[in-house]
Amino acid sequence: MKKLFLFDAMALIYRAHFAFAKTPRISSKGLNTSAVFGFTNTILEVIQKEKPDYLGVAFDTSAPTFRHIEYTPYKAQREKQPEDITIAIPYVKKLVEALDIPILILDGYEADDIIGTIAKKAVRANPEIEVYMMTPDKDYGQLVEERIKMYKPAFMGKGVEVLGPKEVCAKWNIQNVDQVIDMLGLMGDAVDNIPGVPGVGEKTAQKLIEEYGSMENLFKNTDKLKGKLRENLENFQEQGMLSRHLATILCEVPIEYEEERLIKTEPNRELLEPLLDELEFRTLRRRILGEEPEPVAAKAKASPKVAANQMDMFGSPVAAPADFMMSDEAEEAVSHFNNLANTAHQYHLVQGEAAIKSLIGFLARQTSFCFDTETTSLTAVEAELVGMSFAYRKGEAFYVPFPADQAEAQAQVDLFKELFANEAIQKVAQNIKYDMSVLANYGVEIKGATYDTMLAHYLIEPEKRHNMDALSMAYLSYEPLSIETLIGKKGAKQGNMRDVALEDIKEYAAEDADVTLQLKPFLDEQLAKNPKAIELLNEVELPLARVLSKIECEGVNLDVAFLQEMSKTLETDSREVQQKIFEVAGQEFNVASPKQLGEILFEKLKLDPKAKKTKTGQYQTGEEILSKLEAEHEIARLILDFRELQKLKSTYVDALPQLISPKTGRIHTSFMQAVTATGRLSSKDPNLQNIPIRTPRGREIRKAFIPRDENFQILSADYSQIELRIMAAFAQDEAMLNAFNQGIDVHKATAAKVFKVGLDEVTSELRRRAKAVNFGIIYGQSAFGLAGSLGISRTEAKEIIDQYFVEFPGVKAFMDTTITNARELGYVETVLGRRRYLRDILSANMNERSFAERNAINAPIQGSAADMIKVAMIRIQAFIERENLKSRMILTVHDELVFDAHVSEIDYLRTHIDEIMCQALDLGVKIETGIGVGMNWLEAH
DNA sequence: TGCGTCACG
DNA sequence: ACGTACGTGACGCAA
Repeated sequence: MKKLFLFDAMALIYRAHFAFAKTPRISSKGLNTSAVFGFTNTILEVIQKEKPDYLGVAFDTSAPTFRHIEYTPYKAQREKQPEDITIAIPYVKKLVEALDIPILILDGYEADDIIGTIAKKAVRANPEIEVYMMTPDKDYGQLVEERIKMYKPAFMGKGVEVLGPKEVCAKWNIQNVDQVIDMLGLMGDAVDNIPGVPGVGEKTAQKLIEEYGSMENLFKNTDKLKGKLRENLENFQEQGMLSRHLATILCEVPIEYEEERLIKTEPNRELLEPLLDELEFRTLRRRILGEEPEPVAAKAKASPKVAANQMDMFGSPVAAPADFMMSDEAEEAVSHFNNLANTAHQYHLVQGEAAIKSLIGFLARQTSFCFDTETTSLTAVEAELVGMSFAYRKGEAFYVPFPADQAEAQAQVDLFKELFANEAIQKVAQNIKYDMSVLANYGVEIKGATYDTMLAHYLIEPEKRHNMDALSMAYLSYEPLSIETLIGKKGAKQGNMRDVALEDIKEYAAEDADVTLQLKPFLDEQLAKNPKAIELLNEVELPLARVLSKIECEGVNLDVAFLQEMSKTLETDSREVQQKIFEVAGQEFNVASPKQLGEILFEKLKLDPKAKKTKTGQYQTGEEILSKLEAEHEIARLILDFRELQKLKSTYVDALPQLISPKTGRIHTSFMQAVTATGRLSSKDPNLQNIPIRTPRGREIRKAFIPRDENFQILSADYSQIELRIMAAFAQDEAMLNAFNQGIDVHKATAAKVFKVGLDEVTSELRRRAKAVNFGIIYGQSAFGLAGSLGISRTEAKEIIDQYFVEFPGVKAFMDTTITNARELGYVETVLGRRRYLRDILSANMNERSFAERNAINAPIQGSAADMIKVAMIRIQAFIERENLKSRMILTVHDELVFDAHVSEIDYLRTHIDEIMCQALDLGVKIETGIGVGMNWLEAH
């Protein structure tokens, strides 16, 4: 069998464009090359993997098709083509030409019509040919037959998918592929503005087609149906038939099938090379042409991908990389590519005390340098220094290896102490918190100004990725040497940094410092676009990184014996519960398997005939579902108990002691400073921000968080209703501000107003409801959601919300103006100017838009609370250091700070922590805290 | 690796 | 007709 691959260019371009939405590839000239890059990659991967014999790429044209002519609204509501795509198309065409692949295009027809026609003609003309249609578009399912298949390229972590008739039928739950168009006709297609039949979605369409086989037969038998569905099917017959017509791919397009033309050939190098250069696809260029893209001698050595006698993917011999020595002249010549990280570079190895001292002397004369540490572990507390790299200007960097003997290493680190303590020099790094922690273990403190490319980018685009490789690709269009080439992929087989050859680690480490330093000007340029961002970086995030490093290194003391005892109890209890479950179920099974559990509950015990299934076809067995079943069958309660016991045991009781550092005997979480979309911190390895407190059994775990010794106690300080206070301040809502400023219980006050009763008449139930409403408001909740969370009817919920807005008109106005502003600006921001971009705020898709609107309300509130506690943390840490206290800040949990407090300092701490927290940001609303002290974290609450 | 579930603010 | 409250991280299962 020969293989013919037909590509739907536009569909693949769109897909590539959005796949790179998070980290678009931008060339040095500001060209967004994501779409071209993704498209090229797809083509090349297919060529490499599938070895096609014939190739063709189909494009749409701007000319109207029969679909536009017969149905004016066709694709009319479609959002304007993103500009990046418009620009990308000519490049894609040039690229396809350079690869010498025929372009299939015809005015008046869309790519799918062309591909359909060619595919059908090809299999008829040649019994030895198999056609693969490269497209992510589901509509192609209708064309599939024995030798015509859909080939969905790999996407978002999913592998490639090849769909033949069997697969297509299974996907749509139909008997044969002709029914695809019936399905499409009934469902319509929002993307193309094909209406379908109102009230019929995928599920209904599936049922109808399964029952009646085709649209014609369905419309003949509408009398067998009833209600609104029947009405719609009868009234919208014509619209349904038209929709099917529009969704039908034409296979009779006037285009010839010229097999010889489609035969795969070699790419045209004269066209390809300049094009790849212009697009700055260095890695791709190497893959296609098998040459070194840039004259970097060292990199060629480090990269095993290119060998002198290697064959490239097109089967051509690869030229050996030319020996290269970068002269000053050559450096001058390439300097106009001033954003290219991998142009001329000089990476020096620095060894021996004399050389190191001379390097330090040199760095000490700079106003700023960039550095990076190479270590034996990703866990800072455990990490031993393997080496350090330093860059001071573009293209030049130094690598200093450190001895494995820790006493010798310590002596060498000591040489750098003064340099890092020099307040006149700015220290630049990527994720500087990690380097601070590593150095702190060697007694080195970083003083003076710092800069962190990760944190800078977090403030520019909080929702994108901030690792150095991603930044380098995005801003420098350069793919740095990967750590994996040095030590292998993560996992058991991962090698050790110590085992890497000196020359390799030098190239890698020095490049990291070099690239990081090169990123800075690009990030600064972006930062300058938000007037508050620079201050936010310098006054909040960078000082906070230092504070977080201290907190992490400090660690938390854990009562291991207590947890071990608890583990035993949990083990016994959970066995008991499991046994009961087996008895009640009448058989043994894996209770922890949602799949098996679902089958027991809903098939064997038939607990709920309308049991909901997840998108993967399994029964839902979540907490909400099981709670509802509690009244029906005792198994529900047992399973919930079992789950709680398992969760507590596996996630906390057994896991936490494992994470105690052998070096310090304490647990050291990592606070992630550039993860959340709103500005909050997150905590991992372990996550100490989700230690149980809501259930009696769960909160016991907090008893294991104890002070370091008998002279200390745990002190916990948390903001009271901080998000609600912030909303009151933003909204300047008089009623709510009054409640806070007069120190009235705000949920009680809300209940009194919304339910129109006196303050003294507020029952606990009314207060509970009011609290739920207050929370819901912060999240932009709907009547449906409130009804769900309170277990009341949607009508009741709506009345409550309406009344809420009558009583708190400022809140309503705040929500409305926030959304209006977000629509205009495309982002919302916190009190300190931390932005969140809301790309979907104008989306035509209601779900997407609603989601963006809820984010618009929530992000400034949640984010401003984060701003506030961050400022408080910085000031409290400064206070502790200024006063030389023995007490230490050890945790932060969104609105709470936890301290290991020396008993002699507790009263003093209490006063100052309260004052600093309350005064961190002045928003014009009274801020209150709650502070508690105890022998463990639970008692401190 | 993705999914379902569940811990927190 | 659909989905329906924001923000996280970790674990076990199943593929």
